[in-house]
Amino acid sequence: MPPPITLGDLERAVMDHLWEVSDVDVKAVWKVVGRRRKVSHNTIQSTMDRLFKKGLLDRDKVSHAFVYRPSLSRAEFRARVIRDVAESVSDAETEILAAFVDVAADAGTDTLEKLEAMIAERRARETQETE
Amino acid sequence: MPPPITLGDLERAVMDHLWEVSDVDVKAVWKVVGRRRKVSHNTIQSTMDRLFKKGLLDRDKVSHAFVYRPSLSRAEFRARVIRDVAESVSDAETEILAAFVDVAADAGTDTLEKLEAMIAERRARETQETE
DNA sequence: AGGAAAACCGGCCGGCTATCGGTTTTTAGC
DNA sequence: GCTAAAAACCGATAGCCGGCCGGTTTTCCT
Repeated sequence: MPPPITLGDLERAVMDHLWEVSDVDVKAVWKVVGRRRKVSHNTIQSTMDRLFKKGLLDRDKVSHAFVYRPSLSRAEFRARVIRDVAESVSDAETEILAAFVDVAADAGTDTLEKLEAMIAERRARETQETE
Repeated sequence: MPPPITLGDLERAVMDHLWEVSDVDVKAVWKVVGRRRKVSHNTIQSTMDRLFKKGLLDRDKVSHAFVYRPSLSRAEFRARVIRDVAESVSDAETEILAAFVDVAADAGTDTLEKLEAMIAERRARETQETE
């Protein structure tokens, strides 16, 4: 349903920074990302606002300024992006899983084994938690 | 490296149609997709040209007109799109695989089991073929 | 050769990101 | 309370796509 999330270059850089430091205001982000990329304080501000409107950043007003933090962890974000695009490309679960298997298999047999091992590990953990 | 493949609405509709019928020219696609969506012959033409330039369609000139066909099967396309976006979001194989596991796990334990089963099946087949 | 059919070219619109300058709002300090 | 600074907010422009199409050129068949 929702259009797949996409990020522009600057948006991506800002998210990367936020995942590093979290809980910062525009000025603090600008000092690092803005200066590195030579863009104005305002550019960072509107980028972060867009990110906020996309639901990727949360924020609270602390006196003057908003303090921002990612609404999703890096791992959650990755999963979300992949899930969105997977659903945009098929609404059949089996097909999506098949695509995952294809991608892993294309990367090599070892990769497929690795995926299998990661699933086994995850399932073991889940079983344990449920008991 | 290459930007993730993305398709607009019409592009998607055209690809879907091509995967159904394959080996058709613009006019034939227009008769189905164009009329359904009430767009001109030219719109279908430029859309298919864009798809060709994106490498998603192949074509051969048969007398007057180009005859188009998908360069990738649906399944290959799905895998490619997912791989592209996965790589855009992480360059670490482990993280990508972890994201796959997360997506499957979020969809339910049964889904994770299904994925596991599909991998087992694939590995069985591969082993067999290699022998 | 001439006409029809198709490809190709260029252009417009709307949506999105990047970029910023200017204006309004907010707040802290006097 | 009033004011100055800081930050948010409000357009506005530019560039890139995809969707959309009219007009021009190329191609091929008779």
